[in-house]
Amino acid sequence: MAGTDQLSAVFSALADPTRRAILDQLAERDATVTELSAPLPMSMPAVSRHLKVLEHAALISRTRSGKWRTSHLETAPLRDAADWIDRFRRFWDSSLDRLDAHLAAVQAAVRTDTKEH
Amino acid sequence: MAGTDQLSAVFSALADPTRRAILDQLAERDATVTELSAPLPMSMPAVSRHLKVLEHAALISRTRSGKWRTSHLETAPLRDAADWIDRFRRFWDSSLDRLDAHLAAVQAAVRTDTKEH
DNA sequence: CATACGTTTAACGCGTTCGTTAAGTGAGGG
DNA sequence: CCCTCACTTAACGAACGCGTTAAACGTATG
Repeated sequence: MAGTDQLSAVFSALADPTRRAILDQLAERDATVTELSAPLPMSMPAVSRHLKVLEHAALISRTRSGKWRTSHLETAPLRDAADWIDRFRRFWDSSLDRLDAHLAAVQAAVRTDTKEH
Repeated sequence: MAGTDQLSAVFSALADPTRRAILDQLAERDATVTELSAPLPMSMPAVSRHLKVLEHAALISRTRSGKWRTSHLETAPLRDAADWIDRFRRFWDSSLDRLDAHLAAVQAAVRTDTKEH
């Protein structure tokens, strides 16, 4: 577990449909474990472990408020994953000529935007 | 193994650094198993199995030419993965106002481009 | 303070993954 | 023909992933 890089952890986390469903749900609003468990066809401990995996991949953060633990979507790892895949975009982006430079500029802009904190 | 959906297979395949390295190499040119094995710190059977995983995820296709088997990058699954992640793009695209419409247009353009086949 | 609630941790089982080495296949070359 | 080259398959072992149920934990609430 020690030698696993961040990107691998992210893709590995995304490989499970249950975890993708959880991220979809968190995209709408923050939620407690019970709320996240409700639509899922498995026990709460199972969901709890999925959340642990997502947290380890930094795809979510969690805060305890009283007796509830609310999960919050963190998008930085998703951006990393998208960035990795984007290196192949030229293969299916046939209109590359007019878009490539622009996408690069976009990425750069976003990068500088998100990094000021 | 039977119930695994396509997107899960793709993310699962991408979760391994070795397989990502193979895809990187294939992005430059098609290659034989020996060529792909050369830079990798493992035996050829191990690489062969990684290729099998990538083929199963439809990330590569393979053809046998005489005694060589050349692997070729297939980008459709990468596009699917990128599309899935893109649903979260609005969360980190902070400069959304000036870029969102543009990216949407870009995506639409790409979509129509790639779909004419 | 005892009890319930929300959640996590522990223990277990099972199937899969990832590496190894050794043996098998199949197309060319001497 | 036989041997070699390129690659795959088989067999094995250690580690991991994903689910279960049962027990523990921590924070309200009666």
